[in-house]
Amino acid sequence: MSDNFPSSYDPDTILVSVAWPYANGPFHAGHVSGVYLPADTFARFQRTRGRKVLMVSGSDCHGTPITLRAERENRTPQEVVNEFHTSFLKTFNRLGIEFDLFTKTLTENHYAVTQDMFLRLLEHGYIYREKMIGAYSPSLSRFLPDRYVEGECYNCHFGRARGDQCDNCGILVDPQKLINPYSVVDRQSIEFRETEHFFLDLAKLEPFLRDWINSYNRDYWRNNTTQFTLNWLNQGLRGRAITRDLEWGVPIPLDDPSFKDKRIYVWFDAVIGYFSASKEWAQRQGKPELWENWWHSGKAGKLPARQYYFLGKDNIPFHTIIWPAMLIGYGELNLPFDVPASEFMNLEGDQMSTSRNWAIWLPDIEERYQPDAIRYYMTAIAPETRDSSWSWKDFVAKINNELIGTYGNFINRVLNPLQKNFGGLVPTPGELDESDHKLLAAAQETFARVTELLEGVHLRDALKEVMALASLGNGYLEEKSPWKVIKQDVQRAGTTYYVAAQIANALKIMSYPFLPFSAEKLHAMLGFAPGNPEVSSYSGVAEDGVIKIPAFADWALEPVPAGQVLPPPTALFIKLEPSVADEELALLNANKIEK
RNA sequence: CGCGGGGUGGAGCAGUGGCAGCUCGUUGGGCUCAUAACCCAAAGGUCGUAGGUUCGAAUCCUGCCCCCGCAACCA
Repeated sequence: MSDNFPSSYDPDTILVSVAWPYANGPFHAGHVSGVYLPADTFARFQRTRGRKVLMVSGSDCHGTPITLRAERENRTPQEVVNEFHTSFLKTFNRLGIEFDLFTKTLTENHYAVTQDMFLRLLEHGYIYREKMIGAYSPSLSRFLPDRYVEGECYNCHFGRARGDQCDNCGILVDPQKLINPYSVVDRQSIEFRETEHFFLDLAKLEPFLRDWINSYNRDYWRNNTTQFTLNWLNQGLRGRAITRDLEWGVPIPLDDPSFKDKRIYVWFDAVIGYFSASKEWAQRQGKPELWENWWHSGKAGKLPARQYYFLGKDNIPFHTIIWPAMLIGYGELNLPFDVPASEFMNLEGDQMSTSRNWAIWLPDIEERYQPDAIRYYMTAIAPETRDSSWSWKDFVAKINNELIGTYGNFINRVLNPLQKNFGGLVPTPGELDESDHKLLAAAQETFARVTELLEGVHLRDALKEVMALASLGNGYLEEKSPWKVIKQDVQRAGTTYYVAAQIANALKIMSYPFLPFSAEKLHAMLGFAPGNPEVSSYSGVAEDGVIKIPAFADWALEPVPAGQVLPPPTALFIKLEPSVADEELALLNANKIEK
């Protein structure tokens, strides 16, 4: 089987970059299902394959929403950031989402790397200065983003038109034309003042971007990612402001008094996070130059690493246009290999909404349900190619019918009889018949397909394949009926269970990226030793920074040998009461805020 | 006429020119090793809508309607 990627990339070195969550609220199901979980699943698969994987992300700590929330709650921005950073780590820890480093944009290292990027782009002529008009609040003594400005619409005279769009007549608002504009923060009037900013010269970088995009076939990109990117390019690129009038953010590294009260704009420093986090990870490893393995563009005869960026669809242009442009402008850096962007997840058919409190919040569910149950459902309905919808009824059905009924049940149907009737030993098989061979061949074929699907980041489809094999296993047991056969022919029944045990082991290996907790448990129940934990990875999850990734198996269908001693099995998953769906739905509706 | 994605049985989805498929749910039957799980079978869709191209359209073309995202200070 061939791996599906251009041969100009190093197949063994992989950077898993995960979009930086804005630290102004906890995760909801859409964040995890669309971004963090797929990244972890993909990284686990690649690590098990023996690839050199570096998976990094961190809390995005800057931006106006954070400062405003802090002011509203009479706290410092750092306190707000710390609260949600801790919340993120807890969710990752609970769901088994394992980064090599999950840091913050508030580190000294990140500031230094961001400023270096700024200076280098300036030096290379890709950053320019320009004057613009901004909304200024005299009462707050600061400039405000358009979304914090409201006023009377000059088109329909609706009283509360927002600074970007009028909700009444729908026109795109020019905030300067609003009648009696005021700040939504304190309802005081605002005025418009001139201010000077730095801009990233995307127009100048556009030809290089085009060369990069056209340099090889991108059929393996998701359709939406490609469409977005080409569309942006075809419309032509314009400069984009990378500084703003704020005190909360990375300072501008210039000795210029007029930029003393300005900071790097949040989007610019956020995308740099992938780069700065890689450097921080390397420093923590005690090998500060190690980041180059994932970021060099192919110097010294080495191929560049494959860089994957996991994010939501709203974020695509930042990662296929702006970030590559910055990397090109900086020079000698590796560019994204793939940008598997997810669509959005709805809830019970309606769009999730923070302001209406219509969302599945991870802190609410991560303790109530098994992590693998949450992981299973989130992958099964992952918004990979289109928007999807979380439904509690569907959640209960998928856990009970698919995860338990099909997968967990197959494992029990194999391990319980082995314990009861074969003394807890894997039986020595007799001669295999046609259906035995057929099932073993099916496992091989499934393994090949799952490998290819995972390599292409088609996680939902890969999981489906795994479940289909469990279903085949159930059909096989039905056909063989070893519980009947054993009364006449113990050897023949033993052969059936031997074959079924091989399937159970195949399911264990293939389910590991998706269901790491139960895979690890199944590994032990099939009589294997735990294996050496991998301790080379760093994560902010534990205080000392070290996380242990179970390295129980290679990505290969290894046999369960005859005679292997099996410990008494226990259930992998907890079945859910059907009433759970109604209770959760009632809870959601009770906490919903009507607008 | 700003740009892009989507509209397929009750639910979630696959299917880009050749008898409309999958998973779940529903109904009937079977099995009883297994967390009342599992196996087999059936019912259920005029593929958003109106028109066009074609021997043949879910698939290609045109118009319209609806949902979602983006629209360069809102990731």
